[in-house]
Amino acid sequence: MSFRYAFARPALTVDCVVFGLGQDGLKVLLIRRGRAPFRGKWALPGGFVETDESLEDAARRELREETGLHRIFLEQLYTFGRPKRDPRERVVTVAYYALVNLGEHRIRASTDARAAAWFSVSHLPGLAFDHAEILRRALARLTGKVRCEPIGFELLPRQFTLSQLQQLYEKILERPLDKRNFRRKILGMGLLVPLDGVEQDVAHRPARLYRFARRRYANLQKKGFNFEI
Amino acid sequence: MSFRYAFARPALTVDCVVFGLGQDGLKVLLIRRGRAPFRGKWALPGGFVETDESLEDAARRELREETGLHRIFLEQLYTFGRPKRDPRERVVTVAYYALVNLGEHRIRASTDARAAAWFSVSHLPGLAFDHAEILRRALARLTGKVRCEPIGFELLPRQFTLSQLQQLYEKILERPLDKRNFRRKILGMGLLVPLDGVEQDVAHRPARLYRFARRRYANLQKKGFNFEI
DNA sequence: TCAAAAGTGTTGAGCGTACACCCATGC
DNA sequence: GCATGGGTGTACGCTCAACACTTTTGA
Repeated sequence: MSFRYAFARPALTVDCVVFGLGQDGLKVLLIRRGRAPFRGKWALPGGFVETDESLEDAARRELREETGLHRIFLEQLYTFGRPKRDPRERVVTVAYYALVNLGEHRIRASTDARAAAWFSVSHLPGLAFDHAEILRRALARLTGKVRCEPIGFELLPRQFTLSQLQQLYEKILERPLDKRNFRRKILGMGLLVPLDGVEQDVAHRPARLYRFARRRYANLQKKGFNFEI
Repeated sequence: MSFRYAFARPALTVDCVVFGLGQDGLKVLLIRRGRAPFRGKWALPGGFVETDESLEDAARRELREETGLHRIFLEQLYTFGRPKRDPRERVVTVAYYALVNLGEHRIRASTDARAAAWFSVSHLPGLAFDHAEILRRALARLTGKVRCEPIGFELLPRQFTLSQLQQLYEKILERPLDKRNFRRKILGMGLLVPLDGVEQDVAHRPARLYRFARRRYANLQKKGFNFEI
């Protein structure tokens, strides 16, 4: 290696695909751009990587600055570097995806008055840059990953009912699941801890609340256990 | 977004983890560094991304320049950007992994006389930079991916016997497989085409040759088929 | 008492796994 | 004829999928 390319470096950004789960299915958090190019268009939250921060730190910082979100599940997705993906000049972006629980995390529009809003993944507006492609890949990763890793819990409140969990999987996998089989399977893994409380303020029999046994999963995982829906 | 960071851009490189399958298990292609830092240490083949090439093009170009390999399976792995991963200055690297068939691809040492050599993944020398970490992640991806996608075929010659295929899986998964069950399962998928030829020059009954039905797999995949060993 | 969702078992089919012997070939 | 790997079938257990009714609560 040499540093002969020191003066032709691509710019480096991070972008985040933030998923949340609403009543009517999976949602994505977008930001309306305040400047050219693509001024007024919706885009993924993101921005430039600073010199002394890791890529993940950059993603978390941008998320916090632009949406107020912090302390959430975040994982690297893919790096996009097609030469003309930014019309101005060469920009390579490291994309991350994040999962949040809509109830427990409030979105705060960023300081410079750009709007932030949730969109159903099935009714998306036109997006800036190649963000539609990034989003497609994030969605594919999410639907692939929920089948074999218990990341779906990140989209639910800390305490949840089995029906909520089942609906989550039904929305992400886009197919109905059998209630009895689902409960048997998920409880059989021994990764849900039943709590004392039950649902409140519902006009029917209230359901038992559970939480995900995060640490127990970490231990099982080391021993080669694998989660499968 | 703004371009206020235009003068503090990290350098951007690509690195490739090239896997091959030898008699004694899985191997990785390494290059001995000719310059500081880490001069004389073994490292992954790679180098700087040029202004007008995509990331994958950069990876393929570097592989060709440094090892002579071309037209091989290559897929993006992960992007590594810890601030101090290069002792000189900030360098972010987009890692790729590649699969080659040792018999059909000869390695050619690069023009500037750096050595290139295959190492068993179980007996690796100390590596430059964070390349050991990159390699660990590539190995994890490979072992995870062969279970559910037919990428193992990339490590075999175009024509192969069922025993070769079974041995491949046994080496990658590091566990023995039952011959009859393996054959039943793999043939049952209908993705192997039996050829007319048989093995040559063996001191026992020669085995039938097969090839992987790449296009048939692509079609099945669209319909939601999934490959599982 | 009605509506609405919670909670609960059984059965059959298909799949994965375990297991042992004869076959074709080169030397 | 012997050594070497190639090639083949069956039986059992387990997991998955299909399926309907009773219970609890609030209104």
